[in-house]
Amino acid sequence: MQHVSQSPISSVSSVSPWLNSDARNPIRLGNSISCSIDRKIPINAHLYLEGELQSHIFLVTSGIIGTYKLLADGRRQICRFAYPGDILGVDCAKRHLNNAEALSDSVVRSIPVSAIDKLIDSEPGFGQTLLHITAMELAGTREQLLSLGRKSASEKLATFLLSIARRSALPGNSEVLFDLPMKRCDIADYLGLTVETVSRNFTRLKVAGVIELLSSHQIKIGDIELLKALADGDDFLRLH
Amino acid sequence: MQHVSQSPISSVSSVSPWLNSDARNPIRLGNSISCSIDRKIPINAHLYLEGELQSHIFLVTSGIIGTYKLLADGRRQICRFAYPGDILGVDCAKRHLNNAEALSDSVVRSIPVSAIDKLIDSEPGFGQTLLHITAMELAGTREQLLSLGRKSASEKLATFLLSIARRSALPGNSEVLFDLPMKRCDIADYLGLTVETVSRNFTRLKVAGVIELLSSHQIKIGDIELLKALADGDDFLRLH
DNA sequence: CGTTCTCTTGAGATCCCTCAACACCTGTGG
DNA sequence: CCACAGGTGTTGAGGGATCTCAAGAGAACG
Repeated sequence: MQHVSQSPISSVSSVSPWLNSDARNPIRLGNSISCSIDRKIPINAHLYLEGELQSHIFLVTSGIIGTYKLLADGRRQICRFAYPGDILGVDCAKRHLNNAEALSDSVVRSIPVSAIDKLIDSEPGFGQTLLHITAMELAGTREQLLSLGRKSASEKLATFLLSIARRSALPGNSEVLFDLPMKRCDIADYLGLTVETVSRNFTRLKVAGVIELLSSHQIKIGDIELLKALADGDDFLRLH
Repeated sequence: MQHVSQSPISSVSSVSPWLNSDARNPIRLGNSISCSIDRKIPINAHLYLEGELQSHIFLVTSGIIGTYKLLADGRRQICRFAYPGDILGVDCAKRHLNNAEALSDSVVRSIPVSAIDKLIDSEPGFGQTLLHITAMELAGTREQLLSLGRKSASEKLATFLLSIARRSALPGNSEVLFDLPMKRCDIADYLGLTVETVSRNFTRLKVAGVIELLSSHQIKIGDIELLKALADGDDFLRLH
């Protein structure tokens, strides 16, 4: 591993429109589309499989959709947990390059790619919004690279819990109390671990008082500062 | 880990323009820009650092640029090796979310983001090209997630060598003979391994006859089918 | 109240990491 | 021409984090 060794080339510039295109509320994207259809996806059903022609883009309305890739022998890597408000399938390839499966009973709005084409041409700023959504997803995926490549199991789990807390805090409980809708094996396949290791690290966080498990799928953060320290790899705070 | 359990929702659609926007030759993007500047970046110099305001987009002209993220204690994850023709910095955030460093003496064309804005407005199809570039990078990053999360050290190295071979085959040698411009520690930080493990697995591939090391930075693939099998995790072919 | 799925816990094995030494290469200077 | 130093790459020995295999506890559901 290496460290920063030389000062960079840089200069300040004015704020750029495409850097800040309005993608704060992606739901808007769905609402502006006339030919969209809401569709119920029961748990374990697939939205699409790798290799299929890409016909729609999906906006998650409720539930959780997982996108994942498989190796020949069945090893699975979950790339992303898509929550309500998230967009799936802006992949710019004729065929899907991964699989998408409902990890809980879900509803998605499916938008034909032909409609996307029309919107790009007709609605100014729409293309920028798509670009922004895609770039944000790329940033999140890079964050996950760091987790998978360089963090220990407990650091991975702490990082994961914080990201889920941020996205799914129950109203009035400000990121401290939240649901964990996916199964342990899904978490394991997201973090590049086994179910057993995930479970053991939940227990470690619990006995250390960092989190409480109200049930196995409902979490209350006991010490969020400690959790953040663990996620960032401040090892001197490591649990024993 | 889980397997596909239910048939997906899908339908065939006609080919969509934005799915296939012309990004085959991204160099075109650079040439069409009037206010771009070529800049030499010596090895170990940084193009930008995490947290800096994003002022330019970069097109790599020669050399190799690595983008990476760091943890507080110095652990490093390289996200990408950018080769000539590759675009850096379409991140859609005011500030850079990672670092970019020249891993060999390099030349980049830097394009102010203000120019990008103008091009998006003025040149039809430019926005789609940017979207396509970003989506392709996302697809590659997901592929790397699979590698980092679910592949063994030897599978990771085989996968990496194949991807580099595809991109940098010397003319007339069709992907079998190629240079490996980055250092072993860069490969390690890209694959989520240590230098020692990378080196050991180079040796394993060498003694098994899968590759030849003409020098430590010049590779000749001896058995590309075996290398592909190793990369995909066909474990029954595993080296002993 | 069984059945099945999920989650947890334990014991042993294994892959990869850590620490250490050495080999190789390049440039510098004597 | 050789000595030396620093960066890089390879190899070895031992340890530890995570995996594998196995069993049992808990939860959901008919």
